[in-house]
Amino acid sequence: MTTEPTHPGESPSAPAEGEWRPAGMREVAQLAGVSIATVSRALNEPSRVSAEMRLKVENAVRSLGYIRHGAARALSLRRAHAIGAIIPTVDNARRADKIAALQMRCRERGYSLVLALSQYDLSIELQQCRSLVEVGIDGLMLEGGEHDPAIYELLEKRGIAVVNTSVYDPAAAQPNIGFDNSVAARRLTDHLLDLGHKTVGMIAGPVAGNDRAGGRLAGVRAALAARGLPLPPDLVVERPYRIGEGRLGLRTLLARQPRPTAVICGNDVIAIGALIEAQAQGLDVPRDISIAGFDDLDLAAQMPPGLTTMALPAREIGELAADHLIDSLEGKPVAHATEVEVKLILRGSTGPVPSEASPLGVKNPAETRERDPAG
Amino acid sequence: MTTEPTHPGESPSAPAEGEWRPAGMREVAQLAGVSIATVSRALNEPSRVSAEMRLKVENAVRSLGYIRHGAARALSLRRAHAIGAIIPTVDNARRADKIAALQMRCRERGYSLVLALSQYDLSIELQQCRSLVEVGIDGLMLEGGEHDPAIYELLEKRGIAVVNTSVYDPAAAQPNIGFDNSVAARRLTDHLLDLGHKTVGMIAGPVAGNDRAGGRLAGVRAALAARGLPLPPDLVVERPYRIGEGRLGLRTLLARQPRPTAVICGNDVIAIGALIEAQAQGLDVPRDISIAGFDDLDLAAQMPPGLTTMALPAREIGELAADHLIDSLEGKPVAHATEVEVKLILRGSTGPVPSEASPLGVKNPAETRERDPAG
DNA sequence: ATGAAAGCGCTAACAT
DNA sequence: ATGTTAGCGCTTTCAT
Repeated sequence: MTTEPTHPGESPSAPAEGEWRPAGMREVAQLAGVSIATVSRALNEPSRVSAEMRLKVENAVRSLGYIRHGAARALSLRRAHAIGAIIPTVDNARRADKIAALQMRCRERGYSLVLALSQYDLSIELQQCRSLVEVGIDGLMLEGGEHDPAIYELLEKRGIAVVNTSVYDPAAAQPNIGFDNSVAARRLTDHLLDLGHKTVGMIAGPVAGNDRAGGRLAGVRAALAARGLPLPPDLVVERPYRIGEGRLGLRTLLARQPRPTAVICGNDVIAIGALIEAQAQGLDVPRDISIAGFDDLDLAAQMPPGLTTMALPAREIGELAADHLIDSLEGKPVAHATEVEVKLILRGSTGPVPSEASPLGVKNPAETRERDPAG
Repeated sequence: MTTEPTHPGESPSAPAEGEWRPAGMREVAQLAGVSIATVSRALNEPSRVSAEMRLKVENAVRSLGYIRHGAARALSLRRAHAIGAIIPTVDNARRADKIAALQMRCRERGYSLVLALSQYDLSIELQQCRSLVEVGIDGLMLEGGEHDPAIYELLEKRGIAVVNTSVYDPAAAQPNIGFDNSVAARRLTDHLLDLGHKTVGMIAGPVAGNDRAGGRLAGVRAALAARGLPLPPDLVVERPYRIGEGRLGLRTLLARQPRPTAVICGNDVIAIGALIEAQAQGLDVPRDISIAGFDDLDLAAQMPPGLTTMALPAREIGELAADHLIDSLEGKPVAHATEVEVKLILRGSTGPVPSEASPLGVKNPAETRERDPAG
């Protein structure tokens, strides 16, 4: 297999029959009839080289299929041209957007993306950070603002740029790009409160080690408190970000007394679960219960009756994160904290509080498993 | 900021007041009172070093917070300990699983994951591949088996391992791990055919440059052909993998004559869209129309009436891909093609073909936007 | 504008 | 079992 030189003009360097070795700068220089330093310059600072040389080099590069050796470059430059990202999981569509945007922007600017997952575990996150440092990253994107301080120490000592994302806090020690989760949650809650709801429940995401989840919970609580309303522990459940867990969460809440007339969910995945569960229990959304989430997943718009949610500009955050990191590496000025806009998207899943007269009992759960054809 | 040595025992190397530089092997060797080679050995092949030395080195490493310099290591070893992955997008939950599994397995085995996106474009894929080669990957995971031949040439010349995933083809030139998309689609179609359906439509994913989408379409066609049934061009629409597009696709299909009684979708995202659209049009699924997909997303199980789908073991594929690549790098024997099991999951969205007498007309699309309370 | 040569931090012969 | 040393492929002073 490896013995056939199917390709033209590619290995003028291997005289004997030995293993073919990818062409290096030396070979390029030789073929172009210039010095190795000129090749380097022609590649990195074309302007500092005569047009003639540049052409010769370009041709040699092309005909040898030369590709720079990143590790050597990194070693010499003491800059890997790589950005790391540690995220809890990839399984959320909005986070996938963020990573995609980050990757594309990095690529555009000549950086590659090394990805690591923390699974919502701060100690795994630290480990992964060490690995990334070893690989040789110049900058690191983190999710949220709650991290092992050892991470910051490590990064600072080695001059690695860092940015926390999906949180916004001008007072934080680390640069960040995002929005204030608490404020966003408060706005969402206010919407419900404006509709007359007084008994509001929450299905939060797991709060431990997750300041975004914690912030949202705090925001809901604050909005209620501002109107003299309580958020009894009874009406807060914490569930992982999965549809089935959202269903479970709502089931729990529906069993509580007093039963909430509105439920705010830690994100849309949970909210979709809650919506499905409500409908499965024969409740009409929003007539019997209002449901809202965060993220504005595609599904939020499509799923009847439409899910009211806070839209979070994930792509934008990813892009901004890449720019922040790379700008800062290039010595350009960067904002310490950048706020992106969240948007309250009103859809059919939230409505006025039910009249007092409405029955609290759950209707026959089976009957709504199939849609009524409304004939 | 950088001037405060908040940390104990960390910079015995910087005598003057200058910039602190991360400790290298030299410093470790010095502190441990051994040679630099011993440090290297203690780190890489602990067994080849006396217990005493090992301990001294370990202590020095710890107290200096030493972290290996990956680029230097890669340069010397001519092995980057990095795996690349090029995927079309991350936005599919199953693909996210695959990437997560790949990443975790790589990490476990001492490799990092460099991620690149091709956006379903074969020429972008080639570009990204070049970038990855430049970064210095030892192995590459690709999605599907349809790629620019230049990719294979490039990789082969440089001795970079490659594996195609989510496809299975023992006859293919490149190693692969996955399943036969055509066979899977055929099985799914047979299920519908067994239920008596004769007019089957398909909402395929974009087929260009995507052999998985193409294979599934071919499988549906083959299953029909095997029973002497046609798949008229009229009943095939191609739509991007988004819920809204799935809705659109179904709308198109419902307008065709004869109208299909069963629709197979390129994946679950499209299928969910189709399901939502069917219900929005007042159709009962599966009484009026059967719908099936691929992937077995969480949502497939949760969304009433439950989506019949082919479950694809994405995590397993990701894990196997990591193992295949790394095993092969380590000189271990690896299978050229590995087949993973897909599983037909029967749920409520597929059922017997409607009786001939059923009306073909579409009911009022508006009325079912809100659920009938079935009171 | 171009070339020669000294490293970047590590590993792996090759000594001892 | 441990130490010495020559590169790995590139960038970058420093000469010219």
